[in-house]
Amino acid sequence: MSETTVDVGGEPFRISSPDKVMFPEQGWTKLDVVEHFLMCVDGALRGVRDRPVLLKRWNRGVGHDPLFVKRPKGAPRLVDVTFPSARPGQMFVPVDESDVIWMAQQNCLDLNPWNARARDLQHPDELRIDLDPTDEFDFEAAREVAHTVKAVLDDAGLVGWPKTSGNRGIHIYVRLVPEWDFYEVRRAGLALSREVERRHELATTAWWKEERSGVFLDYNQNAWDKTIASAYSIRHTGLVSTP
DNA sequence: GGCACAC
DNA sequence: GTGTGCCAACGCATC
DNA sequence: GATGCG
Ligand SMILES: [Mn+2]
Ligand SMILES: [Mn+2]
Repeated sequence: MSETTVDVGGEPFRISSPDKVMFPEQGWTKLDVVEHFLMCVDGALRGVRDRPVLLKRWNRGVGHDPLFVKRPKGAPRLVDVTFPSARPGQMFVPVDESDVIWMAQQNCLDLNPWNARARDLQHPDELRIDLDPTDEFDFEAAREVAHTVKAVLDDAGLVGWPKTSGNRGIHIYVRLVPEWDFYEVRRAGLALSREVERRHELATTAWWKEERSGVFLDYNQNAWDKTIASAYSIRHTGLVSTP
């Protein structure tokens, strides 16, 4: 079949190449991906709603490099944004269920939203703590460091909301009043990360892989025009980012 | 994948 | 209606 | 500007 239609909130939605194999190892197709997002569309939308998204299009499946698209001409919803480079552009900003399915139609597996919303694109409403185990470490190491993150957040009177990344790591999000700019939020992430580094043997903020061993606290993901895979994203492993 | 533009 | 060519990322660290 | 990293 070169084309089919799925029901999204009572409306038909066209899906091209539904039989295209996206995950050769598991045999999962594009239609399987669409059905995943239909199944958890409320949660997936919660993660991307009103946020500019970087489209990461796995057009040839997970065995090949994805195509990154920041300015998708012809998206159902486009919002004017300014990039750090000062180049203007229009990014896709999902607002409803069909917008999530549109990303699946574009061969997106992991959804990559900004940490700021359209109503105030200069002030993030999420501080994101990205825990990346180095090659010799696994999820269990990330889980241990996450406990230290919780201790530091508790001391600061902040609340962290954790999820698996879908790879080997963990993401912890802190809701913010959109009152600080990207630089300030990133510096807060750095300060928090340094404190975690002091308290936990495995935690590191070293940028160079050679100088890293344990769990990398990737605070730079809080920069302007940087993104992290949101909840219910499917990663190239086939695992799903799960709150 | 989608669009503009032949043909 | 079908075929073809073309387009679609970038921030931060470091040297 | 180029390379490493995400
Ligand atoms: Mn990560
Ligand atoms: Mn990372």
